[in-house]
Amino acid sequence: MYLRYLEDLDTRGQKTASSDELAQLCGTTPAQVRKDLSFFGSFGKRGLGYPVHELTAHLRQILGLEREWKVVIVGAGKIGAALANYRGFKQRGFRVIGVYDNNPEKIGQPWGEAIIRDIADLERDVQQEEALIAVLAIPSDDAQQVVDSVVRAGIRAILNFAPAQITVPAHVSLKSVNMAMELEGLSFALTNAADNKGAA
Amino acid sequence: MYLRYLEDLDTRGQKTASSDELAQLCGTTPAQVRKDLSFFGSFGKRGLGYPVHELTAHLRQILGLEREWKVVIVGAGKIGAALANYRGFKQRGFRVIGVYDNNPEKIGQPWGEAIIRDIADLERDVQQEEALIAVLAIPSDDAQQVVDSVVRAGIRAILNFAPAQITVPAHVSLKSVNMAMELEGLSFALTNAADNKGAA
DNA sequence: CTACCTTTGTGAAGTATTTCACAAGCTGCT
DNA sequence: AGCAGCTTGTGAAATACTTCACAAAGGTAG
Repeated sequence: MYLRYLEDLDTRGQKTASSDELAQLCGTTPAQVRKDLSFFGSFGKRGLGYPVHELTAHLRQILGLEREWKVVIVGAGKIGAALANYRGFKQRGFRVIGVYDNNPEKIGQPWGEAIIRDIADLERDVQQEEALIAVLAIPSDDAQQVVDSVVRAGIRAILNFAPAQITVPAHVSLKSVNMAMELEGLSFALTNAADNKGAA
Repeated sequence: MYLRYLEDLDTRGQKTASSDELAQLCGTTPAQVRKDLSFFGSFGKRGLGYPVHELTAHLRQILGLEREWKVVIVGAGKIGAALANYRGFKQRGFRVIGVYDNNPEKIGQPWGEAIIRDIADLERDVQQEEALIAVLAIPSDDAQQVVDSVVRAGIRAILNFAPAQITVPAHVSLKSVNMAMELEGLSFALTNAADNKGAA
């Protein structure tokens, strides 16, 4: 989150940013900002604040964004399409090396810059290309099966959009985004609107 | 999360579930499950566990899923399409009353069950229909402007897919999903893979 | 009815996170 | 150089969250 705002400030030419300023942008407190950043090192200058450009570079390095990550997208439905088209990925060093589906009608179709490939080739391609990240945008029923397959092939991180709970070995990182659950969270907030409002 | 698994168990006909069982399903600890649930009341029976069907109903009520929520989707791009087509919403009481876009070529086109409407009508429709939830699937540049508009019209919760930070008044709940940020989190996990693995 | 097994609900203890508060450090001005 | 005004980095305090551990129930078998 800090990185996002720092990049903004950087493109706007701002040279330094205080913890106070970052806190306001990110909706947190100055003390939190300082603690967070100090965990990784001592980047700021007392009296001045944090050097925007340098800190941006530092955070990129910390997040591992200096290198390129090969990504496979599994599922050529609407979500898969949204992801494959999303320019933000390329900008940040996530290169989509393939989009896969099991629908014979879709396989071979050009799609954005890529061609939809047969999911049967997924495991082989991941292994050959040494892709480390997989994005799952497929129906729940197939999710675990695909996970097992790509994990076998050497995938080390999975971003899952299927509304299913999947399990991975300990050496694989998993992040799930469940849209229904997000909406239910809002429903809860609205229903119990007496207390806490406007989260981030 | 508990609700999701309890529904599973319920459809499978399981009558009761222990905190131990729920913990294993959800990837947490029995003590955590008990503490979480006891926050809302005392639902279990000692020696037996939790009555699956009843607890499901309780959680639905707690989350505010007994009623129907009217939802507007703003942005008829790929993400908007994915969301508008997603059956999970209807099943859970989120009724999409309209899909809006500002592209003249899209306006009027039928789309799934709805017709894409002019974003110029958004504010009026929200007010008239008393929709309380808005889902934003639009480019970042327009995000804050649309937010202000729907908030004026009476929206009380926003699910934001635009990779932009937006601000809302205190009485509006906001949840943002940023795909690039999710991937960056995985990049961090992979880069610092020495320590923590396989999150949920 | 009693003995025994199971599992909840919950104070207490243990961790983790957030906030406070202030010395130390940088800049610029006189 | 010395002072004044900011802002960081960080121990200490405060707060929040998680885990432990056990009494209190509910169930079952004999």
